[in-house]
Amino acid sequence: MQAYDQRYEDILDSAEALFAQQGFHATSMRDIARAACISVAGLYYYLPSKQQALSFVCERIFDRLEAGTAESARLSDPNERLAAFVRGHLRYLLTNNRSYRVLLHDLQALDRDANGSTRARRRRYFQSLVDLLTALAPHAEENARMAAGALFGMLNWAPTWYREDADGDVDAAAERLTELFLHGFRSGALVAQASL
Amino acid sequence: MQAYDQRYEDILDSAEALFAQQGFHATSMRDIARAACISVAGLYYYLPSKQQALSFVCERIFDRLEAGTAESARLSDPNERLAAFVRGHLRYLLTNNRSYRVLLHDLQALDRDANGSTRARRRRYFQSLVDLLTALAPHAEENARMAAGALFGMLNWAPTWYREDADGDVDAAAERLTELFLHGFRSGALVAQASL
DNA sequence: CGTTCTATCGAACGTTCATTCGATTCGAAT
DNA sequence: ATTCGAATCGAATGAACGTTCGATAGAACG
Repeated sequence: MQAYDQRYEDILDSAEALFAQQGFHATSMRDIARAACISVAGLYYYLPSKQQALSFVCERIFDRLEAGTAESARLSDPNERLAAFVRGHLRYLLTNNRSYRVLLHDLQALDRDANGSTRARRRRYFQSLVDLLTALAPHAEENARMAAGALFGMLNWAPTWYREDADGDVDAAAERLTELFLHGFRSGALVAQASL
Repeated sequence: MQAYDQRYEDILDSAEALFAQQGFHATSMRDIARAACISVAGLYYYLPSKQQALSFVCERIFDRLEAGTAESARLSDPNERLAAFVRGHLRYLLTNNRSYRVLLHDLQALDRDANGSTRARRRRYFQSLVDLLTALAPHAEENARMAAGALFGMLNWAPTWYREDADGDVDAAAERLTELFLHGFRSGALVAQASL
């Protein structure tokens, strides 16, 4: 059923945009219905509940995020892999409106059970960066987790300050942030401190 | 009126804890009343509205955050100033339960007018780090904003991965993150890329 | 003792919420 | 021509929401 799928995606688009703008709890099913040009009852033909809507929206966002960083895994040089990962991650955050906010702010609003799958996915995504950093600096095993946290922080915070006019296009910003991180990471700051 | 003030602070404590745990929109006035051991009507003797409660809570959090980083301004050496700022900021984020979440997630839920004052305060706080970094590397003027964004990201993200058993105490983590950032910043990664 | 003021409450108000029900339209299949 | 299922809707349901009202208890004060 092609029409059904199209409508379904449109509805998730509307929900995603509203969750991103106002947050999950501040968005009502009536808001979503209005944005998707459907009645409230009609909405329930496509979505079993508001919780499930959030769950579906989160999965979709993760799909796109992972698709954007998948290129990284195909590279062999660790430095290039990191650069590609940062680029893919940052591209998603700084385009696609502000839908990343759903993951960052509203994931905790998921029920504990529905949460499980998505939270595992988040952990896996985080771990992929930890592994990447471990490959980059094998001596830094124990510190890769902290470094990955620091790098994700740098990236996930970017939407709050990034302005294209002042900071250049997204890929340029990604390259600068990669360099900033790599100089600190390579210098072994984390390792040196850890051994004290 | 001493009893009044004490009760008032208790109520804001309860509201702050609930906002931090569940988010502003997921917290009801009934939740706050229950946590503060007062009736819902009694709550309105102390708070004019839920919006104002959020506003008061945000101001209080900013007060504490600024008090924790105020030491930094009294130092003269730029490196020590940065270290003190990072330490103060991180101390607040990683203790005080998770009340920082209110600023990070719920500030946008403030009305536009009430928002004004608090948002200005946020900008001032951000700018104080930009100034600090400019003093640290005078050649980097234009990049201080980006560097400040990157550093704030590293710090604000820390609560998501920090574990005392694996990462040492808060001051040690602050020192390691400062080093990580400084090595990247001093190496001029941002400046070099900017001139391309 | 009577009055006023502070702090508190139960009960209600009107609104909005997520969700459900029964009915209807309409193209496709029998 | 009749049946059927997919897609849609208006209207309702009960619960929860933020907020207000009128009353009350007791301390403070004249």
